[in-house]
Amino acid sequence: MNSNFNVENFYYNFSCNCNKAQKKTFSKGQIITTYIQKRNQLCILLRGNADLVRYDLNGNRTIVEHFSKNALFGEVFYKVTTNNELLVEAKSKCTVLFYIYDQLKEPCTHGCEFHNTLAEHLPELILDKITELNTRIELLTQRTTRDKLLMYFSLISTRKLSKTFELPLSLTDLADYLSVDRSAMMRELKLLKEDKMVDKIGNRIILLYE
Amino acid sequence: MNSNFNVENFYYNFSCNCNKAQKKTFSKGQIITTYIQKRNQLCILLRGNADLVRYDLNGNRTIVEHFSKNALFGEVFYKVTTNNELLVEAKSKCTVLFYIYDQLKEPCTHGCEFHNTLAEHLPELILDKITELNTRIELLTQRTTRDKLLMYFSLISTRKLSKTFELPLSLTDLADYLSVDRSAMMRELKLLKEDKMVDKIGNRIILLYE
DNA sequence: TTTTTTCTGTTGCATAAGCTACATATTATG
DNA sequence: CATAATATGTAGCTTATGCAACAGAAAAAA
Repeated sequence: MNSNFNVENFYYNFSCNCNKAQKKTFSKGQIITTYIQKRNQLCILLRGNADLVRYDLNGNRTIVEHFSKNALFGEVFYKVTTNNELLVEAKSKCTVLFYIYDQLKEPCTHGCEFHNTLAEHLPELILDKITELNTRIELLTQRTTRDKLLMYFSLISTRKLSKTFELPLSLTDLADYLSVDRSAMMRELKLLKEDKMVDKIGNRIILLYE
Repeated sequence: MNSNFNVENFYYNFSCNCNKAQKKTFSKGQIITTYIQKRNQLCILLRGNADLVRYDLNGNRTIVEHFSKNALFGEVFYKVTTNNELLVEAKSKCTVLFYIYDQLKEPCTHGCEFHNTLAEHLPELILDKITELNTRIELLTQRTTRDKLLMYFSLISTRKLSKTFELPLSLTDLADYLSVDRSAMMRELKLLKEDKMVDKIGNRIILLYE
């Protein structure tokens, strides 16, 4: 996170008297929201993991983004310009806070701290989002599956400050996230092991280079 | 553009008394800025065309973004997380306005209209940027060169409200933008012509389907 | 203008990556 | 617990795409 403000610190203090926020819980597999209607929805993932998934006309599934605790998402961040179906799917039990952007960005007339703090720090949070998107673009412009894997591992490694880490996604989902065929990705993963670039024990990745 | 506010309307009225903005002119081929230093630079392209280009360690060139008149760019939108070199190159004669984000976001104490209007509409403009980035991600997650080309054409067509349009990029640059090999893209373009999906006369594209 | 540089268009070849299929392991669920 | 469902791991075959090389067209520079 680049922003000074961290949503996490406010989660436990959450109190909103203004009825402009809605809190809901979802169980695994449920659809949290769709990016079809034009309602400028802004959501905060208070608990759990979720994916923004796109299904295109050929039946391909792409994980556009992967959200974990405190992630911001919603259709306000993604004015849809194509015909594809965009869904946010709960990967585990999720608690989600829903706002309407236009209501959120104005200071709260009921003076709820959470709402006001969020409104104040919105530009920073949105800039953080941009950084994530740019990183994702950098990942997707890698030309080979090998380069995509190595860059993805490198990003997670940097974030976790360790050359050893658990994958936050299943391998099936990782393939959809990197936009490559799963079996081809598995093959490349095996080659990376043979070349002593990475090791892999179950869902645990160990970077061996440098 | 999704935002109500349009930078263009303010270009001709531009007056900034506060010395917080700097206006510079660049000739074709010059480097407008680099995304290395951490200075939260925000730039507005008042005139001309420019590309945000990345050179990776294998020598591959990627056009990360293509900017035309009124585009917003700068390192504030792209906190660099990798080691790659990022440059903004002028593709034609360019006039650029430079701000420092932290100075821009505060209302101007000298009361210059341009600055204040920009500060006020910054969140919208940043959200527009996010939409662009998401569209780019959608483009890059297309699995085949053919699908990338068709989606790119479809986007330009929608923007221009016409099935016939000039490519805003050279074919060489388009390949770098779609992150594919140029000759492979040319081959696919020929196949699209043979399949009567698109026609192409010089730099002019004509969509034939639907 | 002429000369140089860059862009376009095309081909043959090599290989990375997609697709299908299946067996085993792991994880949900009644 | 048993059974179903999903995820992992692997292989063979096919195809799309990358790479190298070159010729002609177009654009830029001298």
